[in-house]
Amino acid sequence: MEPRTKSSRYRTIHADILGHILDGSWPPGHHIAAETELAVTYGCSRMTVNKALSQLAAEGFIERRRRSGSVVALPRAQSAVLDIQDVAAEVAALGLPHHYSLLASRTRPATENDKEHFGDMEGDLLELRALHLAGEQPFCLEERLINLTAVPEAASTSFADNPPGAWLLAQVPWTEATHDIRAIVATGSTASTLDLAAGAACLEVTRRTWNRTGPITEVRFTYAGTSHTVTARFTPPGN
Amino acid sequence: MEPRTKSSRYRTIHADILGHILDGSWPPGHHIAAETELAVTYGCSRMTVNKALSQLAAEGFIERRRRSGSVVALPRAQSAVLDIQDVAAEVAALGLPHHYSLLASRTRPATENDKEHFGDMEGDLLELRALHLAGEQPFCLEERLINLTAVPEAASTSFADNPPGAWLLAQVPWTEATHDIRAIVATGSTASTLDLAAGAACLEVTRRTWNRTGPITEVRFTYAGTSHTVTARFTPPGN
DNA sequence: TAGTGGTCTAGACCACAGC
DNA sequence: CTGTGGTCTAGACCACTAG
Repeated sequence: MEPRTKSSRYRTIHADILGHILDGSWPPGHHIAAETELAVTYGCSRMTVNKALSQLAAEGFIERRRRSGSVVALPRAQSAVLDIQDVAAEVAALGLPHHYSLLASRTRPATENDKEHFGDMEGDLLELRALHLAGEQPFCLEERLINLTAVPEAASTSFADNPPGAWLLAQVPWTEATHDIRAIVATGSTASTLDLAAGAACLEVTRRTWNRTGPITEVRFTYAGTSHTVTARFTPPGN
Repeated sequence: MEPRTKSSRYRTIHADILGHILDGSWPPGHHIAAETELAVTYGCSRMTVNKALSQLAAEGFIERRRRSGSVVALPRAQSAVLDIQDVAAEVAALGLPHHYSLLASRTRPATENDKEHFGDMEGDLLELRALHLAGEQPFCLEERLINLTAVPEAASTSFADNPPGAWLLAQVPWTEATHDIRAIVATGSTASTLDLAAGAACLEVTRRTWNRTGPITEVRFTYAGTSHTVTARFTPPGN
């Protein structure tokens, strides 16, 4: 059981102070010694102490102010990193074969409704509707809009055999994204496509991504039934 | 419209390189000049360049290797920060008054089932069931387990008037957390408590938090109906 | 005004990994 | 072996702000 954490002075100082914060012996508001003082305590230069404290500040564990010094921060907000996997990877994690089927594809101009939730834009959108299967069962319905102004290559690409998600990611890096997760009641074509009774509960995940130039894509995943779970985790920084 | 970003040499270098990555002129795999070279280019010391590149590496935009140098990383995984707000804050954001009502409270030993999903532990659990209302309408059912070994003060605290969430956060800092989000079908007492018809779709968020000493609390929020949305965002680091 | 963090320097030695 | 990043030093000046 070798400690995989690399040894270095600033990591030692970082872990030492973080330990005091996390075990409660330094409660929120606790005043931390000045950099110069810690440099003497740890027998190192001020820059080394600064690196450790700057990292703690970036991670939200302490707050630093000139003149008044560093104090332990209030408990951070409940936050966690949400990992949105590729649908194919999600199916693979279940140990089932993944199948993909394009249901519909068309080009149309952006409507006012699109612009409202997706951002201001000009030009046409590519609208896709596709089904992901896990084994023989419908797993997830994918409804996607692609901004053809931002990704003109999409107009001449066939998504009949490959899902657009991975292709898009490689094509256009995004700089901003939002996700909305909610429960919905499946009705009409959504229910029938997913092989569900009308009125069944489903999990819906909507992701919108932007570039510096504007919207790239909006995709809505509707997971069949109540078995699918989105997970998010928080783990402390590796010291 | 003053730029709020502070000026410094390492921030300039960071923003400069990040700009090339995000606008696509430096695609994944692109080789970045060595620190010593960049130091000459920007007319600064190597340490300053190192700070900029280390930050880019920590943010996942580049990968750094000894001898072979720094290259632009493959597009990062689809990840975003999930902000789980306090229920009271969520209700307040709707512009409605928040009411809280404790429905049940009891102490019981941990079962095998608890240990399976919550982590190994000894001793008793405090089991709470409470309802949050937005205005006059049921908003969210909170079902919580508190590890009394980790938080013995909870045994002598009344949660009749105040939700346990904020109290716990102030009481015991957590170091690890997981969240599971899924759609469920409300049945039985859950449906009746939330004033829903049996079979209605709901969003269920389960959060489990741990200390260094073991489990702290597990809480399941069941949001009434399909109107509630959990959101997650990704925004690039402020340069 | 003085104490603190923010940044920068011009070196240095080491660890690691291609060659 | 050698080029690269990882870390560290012993200073320095500046910006900000609490007293």
